[in-house]
Order: sequence, then C-alpha cells, then structure tokens
Amino acid sequence: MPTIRDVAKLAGVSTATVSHVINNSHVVRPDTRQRVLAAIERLNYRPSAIARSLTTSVTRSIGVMVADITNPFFAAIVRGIEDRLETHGYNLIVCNTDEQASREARDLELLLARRVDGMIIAPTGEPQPLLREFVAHNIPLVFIDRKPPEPCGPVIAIDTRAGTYAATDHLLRLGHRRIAILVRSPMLSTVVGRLDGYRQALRDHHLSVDESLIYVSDYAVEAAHETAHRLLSNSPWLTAIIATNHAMTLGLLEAMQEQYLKYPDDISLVAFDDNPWLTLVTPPLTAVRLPIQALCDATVKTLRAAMENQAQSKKSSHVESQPLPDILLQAELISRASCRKI
Amino acid sequence: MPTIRDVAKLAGVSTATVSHVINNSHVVRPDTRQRVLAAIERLNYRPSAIARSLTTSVTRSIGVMVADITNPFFAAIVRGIEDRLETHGYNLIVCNTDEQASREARDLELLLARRVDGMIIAPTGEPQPLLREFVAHNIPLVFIDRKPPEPCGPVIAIDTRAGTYAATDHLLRLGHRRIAILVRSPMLSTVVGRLDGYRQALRDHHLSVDESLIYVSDYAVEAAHETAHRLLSNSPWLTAIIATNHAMTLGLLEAMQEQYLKYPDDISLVAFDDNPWLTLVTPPLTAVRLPIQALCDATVKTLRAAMENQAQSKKSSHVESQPLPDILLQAELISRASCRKI
DNA sequence: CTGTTAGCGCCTTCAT
DNA sequence: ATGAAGGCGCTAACAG
Repeated sequence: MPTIRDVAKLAGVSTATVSHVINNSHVVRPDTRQRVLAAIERLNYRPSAIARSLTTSVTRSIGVMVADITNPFFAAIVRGIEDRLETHGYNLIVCNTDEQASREARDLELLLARRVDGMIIAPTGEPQPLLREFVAHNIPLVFIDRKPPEPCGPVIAIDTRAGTYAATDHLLRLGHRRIAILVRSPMLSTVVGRLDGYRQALRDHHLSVDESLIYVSDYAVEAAHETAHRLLSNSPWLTAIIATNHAMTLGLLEAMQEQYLKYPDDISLVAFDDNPWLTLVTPPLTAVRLPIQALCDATVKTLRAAMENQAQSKKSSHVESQPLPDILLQAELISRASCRKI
Repeated sequence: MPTIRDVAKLAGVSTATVSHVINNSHVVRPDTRQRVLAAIERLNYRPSAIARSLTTSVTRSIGVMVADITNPFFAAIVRGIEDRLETHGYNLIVCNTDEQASREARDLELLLARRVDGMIIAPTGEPQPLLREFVAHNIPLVFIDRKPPEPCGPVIAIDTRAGTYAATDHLLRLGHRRIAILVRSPMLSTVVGRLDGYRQALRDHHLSVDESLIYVSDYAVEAAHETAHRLLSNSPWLTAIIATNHAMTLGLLEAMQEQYLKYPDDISLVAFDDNPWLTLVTPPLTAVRLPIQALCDATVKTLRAAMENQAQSKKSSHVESQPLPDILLQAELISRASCRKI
C-alpha cells in the first residue's frame, strides 16, 4: 500500500504538507493542495489508521461488550450504539462475553491492548480487576443496562425495579395473590432490581413474599425452559407468572405449551422486553417495554461526554471535570390479553 | 501507559529481550526471563496492539459487515463468527450497513484504513468499487449469505433456491395452486435464488408462474407489513403464502391478524428462517430452517484458509494458491401445522 | 543468549 | 506556506 511518502514524492512536496492537506491542520496554498490531492487520487492512497493511532494515540474505536448478541435486547443495543457512533467515524469492536467472567476478562485484555478510546459494557456481574486498569489509564467506561460490582463508571440502565413493580402491581390489582417470577442469577444488578420491585409491590399490597415463588434460572433458553417446567410442576396453585427477559419468556411459553397450560385461563403472564412476536401469540402477551433507543442515546451521549472530558483533561491538566451521572430510564407496561381478573 | 522501554529499563535488559520474552520469538535465559516477567508484572505492562500492528502489519482484527444485526439471522451469524474467532485472538469490527450502499461504502473505507486482516461481508447488492481495493491489497474477502454483484471472493451461502423449492413443493403437494411469495428486492442474490426455486417448483408441477403473486417489499418489518396487507387484499383467491425472511414473517402475521385471517384455514403459510417463537404461535409455523452454525463454520474456515494463503504468498512469493471454493449449505423444511391440504 | 539499530507510517514542533 | 527531523511503541535483522 502506498504511504504518505509516496504521495509526497509524487506531488513533489514534503510529507508534512501531505499530512496538512489530509487533516486540514494547516493552511496550504491551493495549487499545492491540488497537486497533493491529485497524487492521493492517483495512488489510491489511504492513510493508515494504525500509524495515525500510534502518533496521535487516538484509535477512534470503541469496545462494546455484551452478554449475547443473540438476545434481541442486546442486538438492538449494539445496533443503536453503532448507528450513533459510526456517523462520527468510530468503529465498534464487539465482544460476546456469553455471560462468562473468563471470557469477559479476556475481552477486556484484548481491548485494553487495542487502546480503544472508550468502552460500553454490559458486565457479567463478576468483579473484574482489569476495569481498574482502564480507569487508571483514563479510558472512559460506560456501563449499559447492568451495574458492575465495583463502581467504575457511569451506569445507564433501565429502572427494572419500577418495571417489575408495575408488572407485579398490575397482576395484584387483577386479584392475583400467588405470583411467581422467573429471573436470572440474583448476582446481576438488574435482577436485584427486578426482585426489589416484585417484593415491594407485594408488600405494598400487604402480602408477604413467598421466596419459593422466585425461580432462578441460568441464562440460556434451554435452562429457562427447564426451570419453567419445574415452576409449573412445583406450584400448581399459582395464578400468575412474570418472565423477566426474552429467554425466560420463550422458555416459559414452551413449557406451558408442553404442559397444555393455557394463558390467561390457567395462568396469567407478563413478559419483560417487548418484541414484535409477543403480539402474534394467542392471546397477545402483556409486556414491559424497555426503552432501548433512549438507552442507547443516553449511553452514547455519556460516552462522548466522557471522552470529551478525557481529551480536555489531557490538554489542560488538573481541570477535574465532575464525574458523569448515572441515568435510569423508565420502562412501560403494555397491557394486552395475557392477564385475567380473578 | 508503560512502554516496552520502561520494562527493559526496570529489568535491566534491552527492549529486544523484552520483545523476545513476550513473543517467545527467541530463547531467553530463564533468570533474565524471570526478571523481565517481574518487570512486566510490576508495571502492569501491556504491549500496544497498535504499535505491534504497525511493525508487523498484522492487526488481528476482522471486519464484519451485515445488513442489520437486529435480524436474528445476522445476530446469530455475528455471534457464530465471534465464537470461532475470538478464541484465536481476533477481534471483530462489526458494521451495520442497514442495507444502504452508501453506508456500506463508508464502512469499507473505514475498515480498509484500519488495515483489517480479513473481511466477512453480507453485501447489500450494490457494486462497491472499494472491494477491488481489498483484493488488490490481498486482504481476504469472504462473502456470507449473499453474493456480491462482481465476484471478488468466495461465497459461503445457503442454498435458498433449494429451500424455496422445498417450501413451494411442499405446498404444491398439499394441493395448493395459487401460492404467493413475499420477497425482498430481486437485486439480492439470495432473492434471485428464492424466486428461482419458487418458479422451478411450479414448473415441475406443470403450472405457469403468475408474476403477480410475487410480492416485493423493502427490508423493514413495517414495509413487509404494508406489502403483506396489499398481498392479502389484492389476491383474495390465493391459498398459500411463503414469507422469505424473519421480517416478512412478522409483517405477514401481523397483517393477517389485522385482517382476521386464520392459517391454515384461510391461507397456508411457510416461513423462512426458523426461530423459537415460530412454535409458539397458534398453530406452529412450518418453516425452512437455515443452517446458521454450519454457515459460520464454513465461513470462518474459509477466511482462515484465505488468510493463511495470503501469509504464505507473502513469504514465498509467486506460489499462487488456487482460489477458495464457494460453499452452498442445505436448508431444511420443518413441517409443522401452518399448511393444510386442499 | 542479549544488545544495537533501523525502520513501520504518520503527525508535529521548529525552522526556513 | 513548506520542509526537516524526531518520535509514537514495537519487532526484526544482525552483531557481539
């Protein structure tokens, strides 16, 4: 591939001049500029982002770590982030942690070595000492959807506490008293929130919380499926179930189908994370809709602000900018036909 | 961040030695090795992938371009590729082209500047002169799912022609004669295949093809939704519909719901791209299952082979390795309850 | 076995 | 307005 030197030679100027026309970093006489541009064109020259990064220590690449891009929730997040960042010349290095701390650690390692300009992370929930490394080197970290065990950056999340509260409250108002909830490991900040909301709603209705109605399942659809079967078999007297993510909803519906249980006749249902297909099952599912676009918006804005801060503090040192705030977005209960009055 | 020089200084050796212990590129006496390792540890040193790339001209990053990661098909592809590449120390730079040639061009530009080691592309279908640039610079290109307008790399795809043939044939054998098909722009290679299969099946059953039963829709769910409405209103006499991707299936089902049309009673249905939720609608949808894992497998293998070739040819020049073959994977029709005999 | 040296391709003072 | 030179962090010969 041609280098800046080839261009300089062909245009009969120095590499400095070429650099200046490329970056508009300096005024260049129109005719020399034209010559340079012509040379660039002729050689099909493209500045090496690598070399540029080395000198400027700016990579214009952002690390994005999510648990599983196959989950529509995260797919939408990646897309939303890409949409908002690609237009500014950033590239995304996307990593699937698959909910494994070890993979998360390896990915962090790789991205650190790659000197990304910033990171957007949906953390697994395990503590990651490597994160300290990022903050030590002033690489902006923004957490999306989930809070890391040790705070080390702004958290942009959805108020799942309120979301679950709304779901539970909705069922309670319909007269339900024995409401099961299907969640992932309570290690995750989002799960803590969900359970909080669930418990609070019960308490507000002067009901005690039956811990045996809280079903914890692993992340995969198959695991959710199994757990759902257990749930349905163990607690025949319950009247409603809240599934707190896409996989749980899928697994639960499969299990119900297999056990010939109908909703809302046998059991009422509320799903988390709305999705087009939820309206296509019979009857359509009541769901808590998560504001994904707003989430991406806030996340990218926060990240850009953080990177801005970081750039500033590099120039004029000791201008401590205040840390960026966490943001909590509200979810919305969409009432459809999967809950009945009892 | 500490550099290799800091490590060398602290360990009392030269940078070359440090480099050698990092890369195992040379035998180093055990005790010096230990000192170096200790220094690395103490400084929390991490080699800069940027600098390394500049000297070795290897980035260990792969560009991945898909239309829309929000489509479960592509989400699964990205995940499948990541799974198979991350373990080898590669990172994915993921780009959403959103089916727009302009965005695709911009992404190609960025990835070229980033000097990726290879590319996996699901092309939009528009000609992209920039692709020539990649082949000119010997950057391996592998196309996944779709064929680019001008051949410039191996194509790993699913035999959609056979898949649609099977779907159409299935309906024909059930006695259907007026079968509509919902597709995207026939510009795409995958759509050409689909229509071929459809037409061929009809011909094989000695039926003429009614072009008015071929409904072309834009990519988004909303577009599919509208087109589906048109389809349902314009052709009241048809007895079956084939929806050729996830968005089409969604849009069609929504439209049928809105028009109070039941399947399989009013119309029989076959969907492309199986998905867990297809078994949860009532009745479960007959679908063509796409072998996504095999697709990712073949794609990554081909890419790695191509990169291997490229590396070899760099060493011993003029050892022309034969071009890698295209691969066509077979889809499978999963018969469920959405088609009835007539 | 270890150190010296010369780039990789680019940007950036600092002169001119 | 343009050029010369140094350096970003690392690896790859080659010497010792």
